[in-house]
Amino acid sequence: MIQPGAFFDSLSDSIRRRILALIHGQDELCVCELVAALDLPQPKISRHLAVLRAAGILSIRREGTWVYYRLDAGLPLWAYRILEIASRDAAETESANDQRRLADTQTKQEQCSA
Amino acid sequence: MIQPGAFFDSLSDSIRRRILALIHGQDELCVCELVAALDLPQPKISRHLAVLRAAGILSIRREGTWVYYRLDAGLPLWAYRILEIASRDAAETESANDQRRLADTQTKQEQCSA
DNA sequence: TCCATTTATTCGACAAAACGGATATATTGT
DNA sequence: ACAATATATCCGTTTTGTCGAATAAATGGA
Repeated sequence: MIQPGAFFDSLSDSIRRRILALIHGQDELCVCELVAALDLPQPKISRHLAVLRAAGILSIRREGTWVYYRLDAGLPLWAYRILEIASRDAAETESANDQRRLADTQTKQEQCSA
Repeated sequence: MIQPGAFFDSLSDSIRRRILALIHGQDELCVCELVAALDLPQPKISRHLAVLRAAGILSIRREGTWVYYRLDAGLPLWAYRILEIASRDAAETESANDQRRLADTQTKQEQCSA
């Protein structure tokens, strides 16, 4: 299924690590929530999501106009463990702000009302 | 000490993952043993070792002409765990051959007699 | 059908990384 | 001092990756 090479390549980008940390803590998130949380251009986010999906780390669920991303159900345990560790570490650094912005977006229901 | 960015960047290269898998299973290895095990040009190996050292993952011990590389003693637990998982996975794929060539080198004492 | 919203993809420019090959450094022994 | 071995670094090239900006595609509602 998932190749170690593609997996670690995916983790080499900080934006992708921030995305994974958010999704790991939230089960599933749509693109617009990620855009709001990371405060980055939407095409940029979509491109990184495509990388993560091609690597077999994320899978999608469509619901109308929205696309929800979650960790792929077939993710092997070793990969899941690494994501867990990486996310825990990330929580103490850059992506703490992401978490806060995500919470703001989800309560205030600005932008996309997912 | 070690930055998550530099850590994951290091893991994005397959040669570096092969190096780390070997060192993880052997405590310490000199450059010539790695060259024999991976069957790659020595400058190439040295360059990748320099990357891993700059990232704070590996440290060295000099003994005469030889330079022995090992996991840095100050490696945080989360990083060590990831290396452990990555090495275990690697053992089932490409680097199984590396392990075999390393064993050959160490018994037959060809090339460098480390 | 037309429009608004959400998401995905394409394009060319630019930067970072890896490469082969040659060479430099360092240490040891003669 | 010289030679031999082990390791590191430099140089120019090529590949790979990321980017902004524009645009395409898909969906739902008026």
